Amino acid sequence: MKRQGVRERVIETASELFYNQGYNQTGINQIIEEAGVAKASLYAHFKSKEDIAVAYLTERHTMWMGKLEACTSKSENLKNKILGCFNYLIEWLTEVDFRGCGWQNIITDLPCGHDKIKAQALYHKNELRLWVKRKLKETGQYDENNIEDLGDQILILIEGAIILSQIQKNDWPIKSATKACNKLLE
Amino acid sequence: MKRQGVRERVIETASELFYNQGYNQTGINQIIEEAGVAKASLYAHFKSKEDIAVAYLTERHTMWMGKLEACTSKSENLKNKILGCFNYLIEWLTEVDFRGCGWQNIITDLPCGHDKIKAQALYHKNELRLWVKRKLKETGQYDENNIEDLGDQILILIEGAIILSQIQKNDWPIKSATKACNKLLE
DNA sequence: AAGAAATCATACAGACTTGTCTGTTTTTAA
DNA sequence: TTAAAAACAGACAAGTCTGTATGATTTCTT
Repeated sequence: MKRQGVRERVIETASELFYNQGYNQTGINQIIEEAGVAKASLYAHFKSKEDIAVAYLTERHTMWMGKLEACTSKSENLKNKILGCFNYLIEWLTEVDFRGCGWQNIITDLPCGHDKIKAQALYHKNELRLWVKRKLKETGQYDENNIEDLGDQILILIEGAIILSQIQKNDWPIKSATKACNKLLE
Repeated sequence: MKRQGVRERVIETASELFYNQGYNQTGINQIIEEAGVAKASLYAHFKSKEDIAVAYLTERHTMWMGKLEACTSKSENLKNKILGCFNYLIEWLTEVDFRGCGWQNIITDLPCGHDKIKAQALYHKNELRLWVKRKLKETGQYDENNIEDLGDQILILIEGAIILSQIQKNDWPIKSATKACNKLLE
């Protein structure tokens, strides 16, 4: 079995480190050491640390959205699918010990510049926003205007639940958000 | 007129820098330069950079809660006082160019340790949580159980509005949160 | 099997970081 | 006015960081 390529090993290692100890707290030297890659090889594939972060966020986006879809598609009831995304939050965030959202975390204490990273965070949240609204539409229970408003409000509940559970190191904010969402959907 | 003391100058300068460019991005050397203070003097008053951050967050908490109280006390209607806290968010966050919440920002990409900083963030959010519930109680319109649930849900809307407006660099999430809060209060 | 491409280890540049220490100057208090 | 306390400037330690350069070694392709 062929060993993974440099690019794959770097992204995999960097993902783990960026998410678990933070972008600023993770140095290139730690990445190359744990990935078992020479520094020159790393810089042959990525032109900067920011580029590695962009690759990390891009890959994470695909995985994250995939898991969300998988987790919510279990429910038969359409309305429950939307509420199901809070179940996903509980599953996910409990497992990672309430380490919070990779996109939120990386942009809040970022040096100036790093615009590509900020763009990735914006992209991810916009995709999630569209996902929520698409699900709302599929229920067929809400009209156009309502979907726009409701979707935005649910997105805010999601974001608030993530950051607050991170600060509190507890899942009660996610459960509260679920209740709030339930009320908004009535 | 007597010049401000070392401690005051350091906190004032550090507050500005920590909030506007981030904790990790602000070095001790920049603080002493802009505060016009000798390094030895700084370390006579603060035993570490973390200690400066704790002082910054403590002072910020007092100011922030004071402004919130001032901004919401304008409304005669009790229910509007609660909604008024979203007006405060718009005023505040627009002015700082959607730089987000100082407490959220400092904890999301923090090196290991720094427990005093994390404790400050938790303290601040818990105080805000209590503030919301106190206001709900003052309206006399909700019973005990409802106040607990409602208060937590409103806190989540607040947190979500802050972080999302930071990512979007726009005030629509705050306006959406206001609408959601209005619905929850019905 | 031979040449090309990729990857390796490692040294280095140049800048940054927090915190300590020395010794001088200013301010305060008796 | 004089003695003590505080603040000053700045060098220094010991480490961090990103990114580049060099030359040896391995892997791939033809």
